[in-house]
Amino acid sequence: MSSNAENPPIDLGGGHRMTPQRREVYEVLMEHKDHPTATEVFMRVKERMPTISLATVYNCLDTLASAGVVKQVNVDREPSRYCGNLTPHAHFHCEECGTVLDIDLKEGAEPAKAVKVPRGATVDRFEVAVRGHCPKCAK
Amino acid sequence: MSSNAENPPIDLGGGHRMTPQRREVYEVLMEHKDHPTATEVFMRVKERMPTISLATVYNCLDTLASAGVVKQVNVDREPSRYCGNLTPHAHFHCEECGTVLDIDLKEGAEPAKAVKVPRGATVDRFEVAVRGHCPKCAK
DNA sequence: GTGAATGCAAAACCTTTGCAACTGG
DNA sequence: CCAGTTGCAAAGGTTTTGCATTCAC
Repeated sequence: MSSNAENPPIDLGGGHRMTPQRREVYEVLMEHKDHPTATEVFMRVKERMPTISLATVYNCLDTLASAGVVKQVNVDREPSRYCGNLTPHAHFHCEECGTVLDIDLKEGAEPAKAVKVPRGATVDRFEVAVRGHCPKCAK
Repeated sequence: MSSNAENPPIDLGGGHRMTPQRREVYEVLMEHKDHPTATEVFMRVKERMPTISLATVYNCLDTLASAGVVKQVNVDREPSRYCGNLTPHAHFHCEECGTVLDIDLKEGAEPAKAVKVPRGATVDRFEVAVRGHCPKCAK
């Protein structure tokens, strides 16, 4: 048996191996619904795997993101954040507390149709970001 | 006479002064329709004002952006870019050559209505970014 | 005159990289 | 077995900061 409910098989492709470190990083992203930074992931993983290094966390996150099993979320110049939510969605960024929330696209919303893409250009992906104050901070 | 066609008055607000450095940085952003990075602005300004420092360019760009007369454009983890186009628009980023192009929003497009903003949250601004290959690179 | 801005260098910061030791398939 | 991965430390690149000097208003 090469996997179970706790250790599901994850195909990283490209000859990449599923190491304990990568599995832990992945697990942390699945457990936490927030959008942790690499350092936050590092601290969390370190509790269970004290020998892991920050560089390895960066490498794991990069591998997982390249494999398409997690997403990297960039907010301005702040440290990159990572999430395991692969469904199409936008991000809300609170300018006061820094929290990043997933926000769904409304049914039928077609971001691609809202902009005049240059003639001849090809589109790979869209990103919609909203800045403001989250419910907690808006009070 | 405190200004002319070449040196238009620009109110930076907040007791900020219009220095020659800030004026040059601003002029460069208005002349170039592309989206230069701080280093590119630095090199361009340096031709006319050889004593300016990179730190000052960063400070000027920050002041101008805070005053709302230019906009900072962030593309993933790449160096920040700056533009003088203040009209509402989105950005197209070429994944091959790195170029950033302004793209207009289609008439009647309401990005704010395409997402389900969390109840109780306030919205300050929207950002729409498109990744892909520009007309030149797509060929 | 005076508080703000410049220029320089050094620091801060996030992230990547080089490399020897190790390990998953 | 052996290419791929780890962990450490050191480097990398962008942006910020401390401070004395200079300047705009």
